[in-house]
Amino acid sequence: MKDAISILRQSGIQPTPQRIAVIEYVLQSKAHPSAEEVLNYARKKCPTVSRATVYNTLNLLVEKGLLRVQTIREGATVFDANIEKHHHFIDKDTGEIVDIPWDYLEVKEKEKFRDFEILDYQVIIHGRRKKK
Amino acid sequence: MKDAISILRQSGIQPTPQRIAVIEYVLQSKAHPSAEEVLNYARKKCPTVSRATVYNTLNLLVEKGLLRVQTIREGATVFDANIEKHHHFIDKDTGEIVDIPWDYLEVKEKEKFRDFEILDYQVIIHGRRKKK
DNA sequence: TTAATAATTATACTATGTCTAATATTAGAC
DNA sequence: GTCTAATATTAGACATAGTATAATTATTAA
Repeated sequence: MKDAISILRQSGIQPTPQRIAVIEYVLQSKAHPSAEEVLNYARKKCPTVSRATVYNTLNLLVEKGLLRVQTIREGATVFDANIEKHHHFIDKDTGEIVDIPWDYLEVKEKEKFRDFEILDYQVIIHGRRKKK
Repeated sequence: MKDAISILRQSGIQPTPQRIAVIEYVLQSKAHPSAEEVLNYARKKCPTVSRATVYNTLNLLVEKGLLRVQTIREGATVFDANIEKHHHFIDKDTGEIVDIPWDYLEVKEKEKFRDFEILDYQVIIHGRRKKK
């Protein structure tokens, strides 16, 4: 991964220790963390960081297009560092959220959506990991 | 719609004025209401009903299979009286959630999901209503 | 150095949702 | 009908997610 500081600079965000702690965790995570989880992690690198700053930073990263919000988990919205189009699999047992590559599925429109303009879509799959 | 009392009885739920007020609203609603919205409505019919009872009743109805939970809205989970398989369209401007009939879309699996057992899936579409 | 701007912080606040212990209601036995 | 046990309802406490605010601190640029 490119270093946090240049990523922030490139997006016009002033780098600070707090923001670096947040971004270092969240941009390399495949775990779809909640704000609370990001806060916990960020405090390891930057023990004084406040909850407000974590929320501010996450919202800023979403605004700048570096993160996407996914409202697919119960209890809290999660943040997705995968900006590419993709689908999601949610493990019924653990709640784990896994990215599904875009070309694993094909969605075909069999009936015209007359009244709706489609901007974006994804398939949400609920299931469980197979026992091996 | 069948009357609330017999629906409750059929599912082995003891009918009470509070539960009837909840179910009368929620089972005929196409609006995907949140618990708070159900509470507001139920209080019109049954002004003394408590928040706890509304939550208890909604959770009971989900448990009995009369409602489904959808975690697709920001801020609050919503309840869906449509038990049939279907997809969802979410209006970017208003947040409105609209049911999409199952056969409007076809999802084709182009790549095998080796490690995952699929129990359930749906397509979530974000977009907006077309201006007429 | 200083003034202006931007970032961080603690804290208050709102909203969603669960839990608990007390009270009220009901169904069924007598 | 009355009693009792089981069930339902209630208010309020509590937990968690998230936003808003106002004060403090750090940075920038003159």
